[in-house]
Amino acid sequence: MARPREFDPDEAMDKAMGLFWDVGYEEASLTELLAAMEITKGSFYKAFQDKQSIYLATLDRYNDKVISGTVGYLTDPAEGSGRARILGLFGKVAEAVAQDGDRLGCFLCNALIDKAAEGGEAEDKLQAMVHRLETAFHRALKDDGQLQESDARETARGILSAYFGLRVLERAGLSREMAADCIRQVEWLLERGSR
Amino acid sequence: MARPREFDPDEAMDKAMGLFWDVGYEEASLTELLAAMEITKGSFYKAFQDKQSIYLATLDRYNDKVISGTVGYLTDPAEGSGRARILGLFGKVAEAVAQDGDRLGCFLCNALIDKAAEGGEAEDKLQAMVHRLETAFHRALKDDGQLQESDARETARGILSAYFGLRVLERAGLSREMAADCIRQVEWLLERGSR
DNA sequence: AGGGTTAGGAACCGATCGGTACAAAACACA
DNA sequence: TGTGTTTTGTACCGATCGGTTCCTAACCCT
Repeated sequence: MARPREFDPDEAMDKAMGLFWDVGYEEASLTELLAAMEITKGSFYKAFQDKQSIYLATLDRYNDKVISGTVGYLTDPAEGSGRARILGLFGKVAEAVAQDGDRLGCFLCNALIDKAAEGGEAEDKLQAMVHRLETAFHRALKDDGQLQESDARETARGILSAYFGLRVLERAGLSREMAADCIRQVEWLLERGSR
Repeated sequence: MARPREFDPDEAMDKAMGLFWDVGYEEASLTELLAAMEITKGSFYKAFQDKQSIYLATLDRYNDKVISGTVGYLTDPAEGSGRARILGLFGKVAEAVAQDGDRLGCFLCNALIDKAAEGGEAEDKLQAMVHRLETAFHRALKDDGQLQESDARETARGILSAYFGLRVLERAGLSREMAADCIRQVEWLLERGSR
């Protein structure tokens, strides 16, 4: 019994996420945000609280969609061995770089650097996502059953840092050769259990 | 035959660099910048052109001071073997994290993520710094003489991405255990030549 | 001591920031 | 076809953005 929305809030959130992902929190002005979301101010402030809130919401959304997807892939036995899954993940990143010249990087990684995170709710959300990724790598390694608990933990963390490192270099526009070299080093780390 | 400056431009630049390093380009408002530099607007615009210019200048300064220092350390035979120097560098990072709870990260790494870089002069400067680091790692590895040219190149790149990854995690406030684990993985990469 | 020259500081600028108020428009229901 | 309810667009808000102007203060040199 009222006028219906003319836009899909989920779609709008995705577009907002895309902008924050690309340029960060501060650099995304409200005007740009509205342009990206293809709605006007009235609709924005009726549907969402404010800029800060929708930023936090996009972090949650990234966690729910992207991170969950990655974690799911890393921990899915149907995708092959733990090592194969980890390399598969890195391969996907390299592919995006090579084919589309993708330079977005990883929203989580970008947001960690973005000062907007510090101290508030955002920081907790980011920490949680980092932890989810770490344990996903850990589980993938454990699934292969060749590493001690402590070695698996260590390796998972090394892989995690290599992952973020690659994502940083992606932002810098690394060549596909460089991506391939980085990944070959990850392979080397993964060979640890099978020596 | 005129009134002398009351501040040291180099010191002021260092303070500006510190702020950009901490919060990035966009997040650092001119007001904050002036407060950090401890000068007023008049002096600022007399001594430097504008905000963009001083940002670029701080990138140069970081290159001249910090990156050069790091490259110097990595390539100095007096600091031990190539491997020892690389581990020494990572050790310094871990130490800063453990002792001071340092969460600044690496200015280069932060700036790579910062969208302020894209497309302009800044991007070239950043690419150049990344390349300097990569070749410094490469030279350190070659100094030990146990790796083929191509293996040294690959390993250098893997180390570089691990380095940036650690710096990202540093921004996230990683524990000293996690830092230690990451570094142990770097050790593992370095053992490649000596197997 | 006085004149020339530059630094310092504050007032001011238009533009843009994130956010609010409110009236017109569009629908559901009667 | 009204009527009530919600969305939408726009005008507007004070605050702050980066940057300029210009007057005064401070110094060097004669």
